[in-house]
Amino acid sequence: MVRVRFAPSPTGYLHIGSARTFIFNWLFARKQKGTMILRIDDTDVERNTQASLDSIFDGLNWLGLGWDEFYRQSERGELYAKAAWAIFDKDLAYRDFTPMSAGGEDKSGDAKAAWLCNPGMRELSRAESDRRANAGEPFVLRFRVPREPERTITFTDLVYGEQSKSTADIEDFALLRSNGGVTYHHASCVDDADLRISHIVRGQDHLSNTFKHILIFEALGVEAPRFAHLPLLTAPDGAKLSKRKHGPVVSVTTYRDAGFLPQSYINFLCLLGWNPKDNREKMSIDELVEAFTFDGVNRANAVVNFSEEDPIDPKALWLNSQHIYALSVPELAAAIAPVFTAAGYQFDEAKLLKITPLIQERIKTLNDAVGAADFFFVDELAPYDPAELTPQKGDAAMALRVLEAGRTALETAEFNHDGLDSVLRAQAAALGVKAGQMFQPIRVAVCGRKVAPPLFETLEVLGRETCLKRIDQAVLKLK
RNA sequence: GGCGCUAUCGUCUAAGGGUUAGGACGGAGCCCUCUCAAGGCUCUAAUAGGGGUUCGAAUCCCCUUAGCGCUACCA
Repeated sequence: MVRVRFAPSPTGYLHIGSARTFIFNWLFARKQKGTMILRIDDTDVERNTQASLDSIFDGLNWLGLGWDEFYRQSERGELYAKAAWAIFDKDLAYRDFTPMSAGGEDKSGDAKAAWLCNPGMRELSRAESDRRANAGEPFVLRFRVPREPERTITFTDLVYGEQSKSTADIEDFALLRSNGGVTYHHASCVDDADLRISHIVRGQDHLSNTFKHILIFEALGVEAPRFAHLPLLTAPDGAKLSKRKHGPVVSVTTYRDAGFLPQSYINFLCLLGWNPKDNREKMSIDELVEAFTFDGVNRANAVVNFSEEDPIDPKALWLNSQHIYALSVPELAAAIAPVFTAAGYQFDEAKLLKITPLIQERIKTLNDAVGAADFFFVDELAPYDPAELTPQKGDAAMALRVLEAGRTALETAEFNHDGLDSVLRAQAAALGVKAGQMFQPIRVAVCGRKVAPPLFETLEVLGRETCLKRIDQAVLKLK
């Protein structure tokens, strides 16, 4: 039975790299008909914030994938302490009474022995250790990494393949802190064991930590889960993404607020470091579940291609437009309705359903809908330059003739595609102008700009009355 | 510094001994066309460097370089 977990620590907003880790876990769980667990790793009481927890749920809820089980480490404290002392009782851990300030600084570098463990502490007799602890001396509980003889720890990562590291290169890491708190490594492993996690799918930043984790699982007397590490997401300069340095691009909610469809953002994140091997790009959630394997995961870090001018990766934008195009009209209408409402426009569903297909292939984000369709909603068009009314290779006089003839024609025309098409083309012929020269002044008159959806459908949705009124206003502008 | 991981177009990636090194985004151009899109076609651009192994390396091995990660009583 496959059981995977996503274990964020609430010390910041939901990072897009974390979101991707969640997604890969979820995809694997669904593909394997397994269980997806959300576990909040909040063992660092100093750095946890409620705002951060809220932001994680915010982001996860927007993605909309969900999870099957939920846990919080802060509620499972006894478990970790119990497990830690069990390890101590097996003599696989020892008390380190070194004061917190000492040792830490120049451990890096020269003296390797000093880096592996604090002098004297590893060898402390049990009796001496107990005596000092009973005397109230603070200590951290350290794992006794087996070193005489040294051992090579190995495992097969589902993404990175065979991995090995000598215990001579693993320092005696902490399990319990001097304040009684538990460390990440320990809590994480105890929980993974307790929750019977079958596969740990996480960022590659934990690849080297895995050797420590395997040691802990061993000490716990359980079989270690399988591991799959994911390449990291970086900024264009190769640096890891950070809010302070790169701003809102690192937060999932930024994409939600920019008008992304969650399924397209999920699709985009999946393509960063994974691919289905068959050149598919735009994929639905179901297709992703069906296609997902760890074999398709790449090993090199992936760059999120944003810049200061454009905080959105162009490929994400393109994918979003593809997903928007894949939506049915009612689906898209439902998605853009809140955008229009937020812009302060009044409308009914019937009207929205008529407008939606006109802008569907013209918007890359949901937010683009306002700019693409605003003229359908306003009573009065925003002021525009009358020069815009002048058609290609024509002049203001031609614009005037076209508008007046067009107005007359529209008074009696049938307001549907075919009716408008034939009537306006006939007018163009009668005036001796090209169809485009006929359409453009009318388009500008009714839309207030040159770039707009196809003319006949636009006129139809606007209705005869509005069209005639706006043409009259355009004629006035020209005179 | 030590240990580990990685290295194909600007970006995301395919090709896991034999290909004109493929696709996508972006950019450029053409077609289509009532504008804008969408769509179609074409072009642009890559195997970090050096050694091996082999009849033959993007692919396997070694070295160099570069980047990233870990090296906390953070996660």
